[in-house]
Amino acid sequence: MRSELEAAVAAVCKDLFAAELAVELTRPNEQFGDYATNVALQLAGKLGQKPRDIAERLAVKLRENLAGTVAGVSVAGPGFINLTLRDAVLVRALDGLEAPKRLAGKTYVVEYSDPNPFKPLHAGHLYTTLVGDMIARLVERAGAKTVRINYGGDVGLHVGKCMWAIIRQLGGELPDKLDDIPTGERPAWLGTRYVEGNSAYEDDGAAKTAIVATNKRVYQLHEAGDHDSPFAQIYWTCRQWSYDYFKTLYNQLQVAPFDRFIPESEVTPLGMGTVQEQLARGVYTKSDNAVVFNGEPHGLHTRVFINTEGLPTYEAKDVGLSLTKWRDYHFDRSIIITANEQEQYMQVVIASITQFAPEPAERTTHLTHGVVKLQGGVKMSSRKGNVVTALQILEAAREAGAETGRHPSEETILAAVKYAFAKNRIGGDIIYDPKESIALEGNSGPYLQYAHARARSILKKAAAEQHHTIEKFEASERSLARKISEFPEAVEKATNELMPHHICTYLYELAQTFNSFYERNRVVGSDREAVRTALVARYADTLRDGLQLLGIAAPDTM
RNA sequence: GCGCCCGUAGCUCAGCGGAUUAGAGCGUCUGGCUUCGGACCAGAAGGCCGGGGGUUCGAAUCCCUCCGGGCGUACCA
Repeated sequence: MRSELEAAVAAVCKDLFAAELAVELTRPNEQFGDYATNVALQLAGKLGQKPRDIAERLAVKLRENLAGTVAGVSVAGPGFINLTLRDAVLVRALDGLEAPKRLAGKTYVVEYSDPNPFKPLHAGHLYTTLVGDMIARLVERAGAKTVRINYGGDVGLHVGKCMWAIIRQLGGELPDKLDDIPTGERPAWLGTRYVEGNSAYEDDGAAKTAIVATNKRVYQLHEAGDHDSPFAQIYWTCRQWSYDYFKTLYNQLQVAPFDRFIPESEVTPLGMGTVQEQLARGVYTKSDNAVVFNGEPHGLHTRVFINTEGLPTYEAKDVGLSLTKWRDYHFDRSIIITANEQEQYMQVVIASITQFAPEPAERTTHLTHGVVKLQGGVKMSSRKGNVVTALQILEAAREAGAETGRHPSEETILAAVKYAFAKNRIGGDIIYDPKESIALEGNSGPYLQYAHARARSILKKAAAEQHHTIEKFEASERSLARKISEFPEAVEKATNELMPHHICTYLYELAQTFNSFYERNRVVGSDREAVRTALVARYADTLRDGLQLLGIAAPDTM
């Protein structure tokens, strides 16, 4: 509907003023109309005429050309043109609430979550897991072939720390002893080892040396393809524990499964090889015995890609990762979601890739988010400062749920956390308030779930949905209809910007519009039951559809 | 020091070039409702949109500057 109207307005501009404009209709306040355009203001400057005069002339022509679809065209304020749809046209819009598949035929690679094996997940991982899932759903909905990628560090210093502590705990390189640890306790056991390794690294010089050596052994193990030595057995077993645990967690979170887990070790050779190759061609340079990319000419920092030990840093691995994605998927767009502390880091990596593989570099979008904090703070893990873990967030939501006395279901707990993360624009810090998130009143996931369940309950009581031929809406019916009809636009906006919060804003407004309608209109048993039942059904479907884009369940009862 | 991001009601946030009154939620205050699941609805109070300058017919929205905060700034990721 919208794009048809935009085309019509553009055509009139061309007819009357020979002006080629990209017309974008906006949604004005309801009192003004259904759509608005400011083309007259834009034209005023070019033509040197009064905007209102231009608007009036355009309006006359629009009334003529759009007589079938538009009930009214008005000029307002400094020169806005407002269009009001015919009710019958609005009704038709409700039958086609699918957003256009603008990404059909495209391939989108979306990388998010990115937890490191051997390390506990923190709140930031939970955030990208959930929000990344939403973004993937959005582009998938728009028709893109969507590849969900999970990248994680199975090599690197943190692994060295953990491996060192594991071996110490086992009393030597004794892989068989790992069998004694019960399956359910393995993630926590590994977590404890990581903390121990981390402390030792910081506090104990001898341990630090040993950990660095252990780290190196992990790299060598990969180079040699070693799966048999006791050291290797421990490594591969514990790595598998981590991946098993991730999958369990994702399952619990009810996010779409990842298409591919890419461990750092897998992309390291390609990254190393590429950096060395491009070192020869002068893209990278040697400095203080390390291989660096000189970012200064690009207004960026200089960063190390291969360190003086000859080991690849994360930069080189990321080069390997980018090229792996490009080689395997030939993506139209590659989206990466990480914490914002990596923003400039990523710019350096991408700038370097631009020098020898411009296509994948240009097609990469890096989205970053801030720190996830708990409202009121948490008892901090003594050692590491202010890091909140993923489990702490989930636990806080459950506790807040229990405190309400309502015994919210797991679906509702998840809705609370997901919606709380989703409702803010991606970028800034997130202050997670468990109480607010679980509340049934206010802008929360559970509120929308409840709104949906209530609508379903009405429909159960109503006569079967009848086919309606509406000539005229009553005012509050029309408001609801109009709001429902905005759904595809909200989805498109969220998709274009890769910002799921637009879905939240829309759904919440939709629920408010509905509640207002519901307050003053009887549905079941009214003489307009057919019309209203149809509206309630569309409303409930739209809510469920929108929540689904956020990965939030919409049960019929709760 | 330099670079990037942020600063909107008491709190958490939308809005990011347009409409007399800058919007929500929570909190506060008034009303309504034994309701098709009132956990809602109607309304009030509360903001020189960090300060100052500029561009524009029009700026919370763009540019400059200052103040305040976060992050980054070579071998962590």
